[in-house]
Amino acid sequence: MVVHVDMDCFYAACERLKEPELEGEPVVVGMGYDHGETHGAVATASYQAREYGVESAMPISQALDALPRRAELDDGEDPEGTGYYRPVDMDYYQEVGATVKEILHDTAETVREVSIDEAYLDVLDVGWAGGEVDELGERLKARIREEVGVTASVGIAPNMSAAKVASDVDKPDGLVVVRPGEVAEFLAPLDVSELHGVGPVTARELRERGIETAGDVAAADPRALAEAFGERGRALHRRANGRDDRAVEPQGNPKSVSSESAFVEATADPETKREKVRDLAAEVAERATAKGALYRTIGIKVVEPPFDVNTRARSLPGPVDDPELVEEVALDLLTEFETTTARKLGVRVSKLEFGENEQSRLGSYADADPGGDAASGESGPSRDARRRHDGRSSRGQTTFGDFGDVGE
DNA sequence: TCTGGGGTCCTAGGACCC
DNA sequence: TCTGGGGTCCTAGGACCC
Repeated sequence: MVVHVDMDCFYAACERLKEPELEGEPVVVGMGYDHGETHGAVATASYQAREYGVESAMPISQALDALPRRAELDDGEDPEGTGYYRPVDMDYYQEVGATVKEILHDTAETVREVSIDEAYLDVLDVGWAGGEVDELGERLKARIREEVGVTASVGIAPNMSAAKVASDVDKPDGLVVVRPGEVAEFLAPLDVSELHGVGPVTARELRERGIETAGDVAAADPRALAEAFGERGRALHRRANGRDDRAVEPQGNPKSVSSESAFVEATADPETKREKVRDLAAEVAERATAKGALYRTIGIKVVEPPFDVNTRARSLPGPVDDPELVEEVALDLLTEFETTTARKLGVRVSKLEFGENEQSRLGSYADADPGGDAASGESGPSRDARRRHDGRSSRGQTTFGDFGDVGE
């Protein structure tokens, strides 16, 4: 039995905890937004705000057209058709989210936290018969409401993808139970876009093939879906038929750490771009260190107006925790985009390694315990990696030149 | 007509190895 | 110099999710 818990308009709900007078009012939480500005995008809009056409990911400027700021009203003016705008306050949402997560861990032995406001629970000791399942759902929702003061929508089903869809069909404050054997039937009438993993592109391509509902997906030829969509097509067909054998597993270590930031106005100025990349590199390195991660690949992202995304990355011979190197490599990768107009830049580290293993730098191999990882070659740079790196003339080479002498 | 940021997974081509 | 096959790792891009 899988329980999917999805908090309702979570950021807006948190703002209402902070400011109870926002209860029942249109609330828009903006990312990259600051008080009184027009820059940024909508992270969450309360249902009252959605009634005016404000949607997630919409530019704040556009949201303001549909729903002007309440604060800009003159005294005595009718507040109807205006709303409250707030910048994202992640630290506070994390706190609130943590108290919700405590309740979830109290409810099930296995919890997969997908994001700050969403999780899957694997429940073993509750039966499908009678009202036992519904009681579980109601009790969970009541605890979140009473102990935290926000509402959640809950979907309960025999597998993850069905539970995910179930939590979504009766938002907000919903509870939908789909019993074993009823999954395909439950999904059949839903639009393909309601399936997890079907975005705008896949939905359009499915419709072009005459596949409009989950039932159409279930009835489609799996070979044709595999042909058109690869592995995703196969999974889609299985899940539409109620088959999904993925286990609910706790979230493991992250695969990458990144930071990106948009310019208020796109720029081609090299020094402006370098300055931004230096800041991003420092932030990413700091966050990776805070997570206890070593990284082996450093990359950048350059977004050209309107939305052309370029990425470049370079792998190192061994995992490091070295903020200066992140900056150095990121700036080096940026040189290719010296004259490019960018509206957004990003820095990322990936190929992360965790654990107590020492950072691989000069001496760490030679000094390592022969019985440890270094001797097994597990964490050491491969011969390939060394050769690739040695063949380069980047400034990074000086940092890693020592690897050529290790273990040879 | 100009919108954020943090992620995951998959695919495809190339270099290289045995 | 041409020819076969299996496999890994790397980079870049795309789709998707919250």
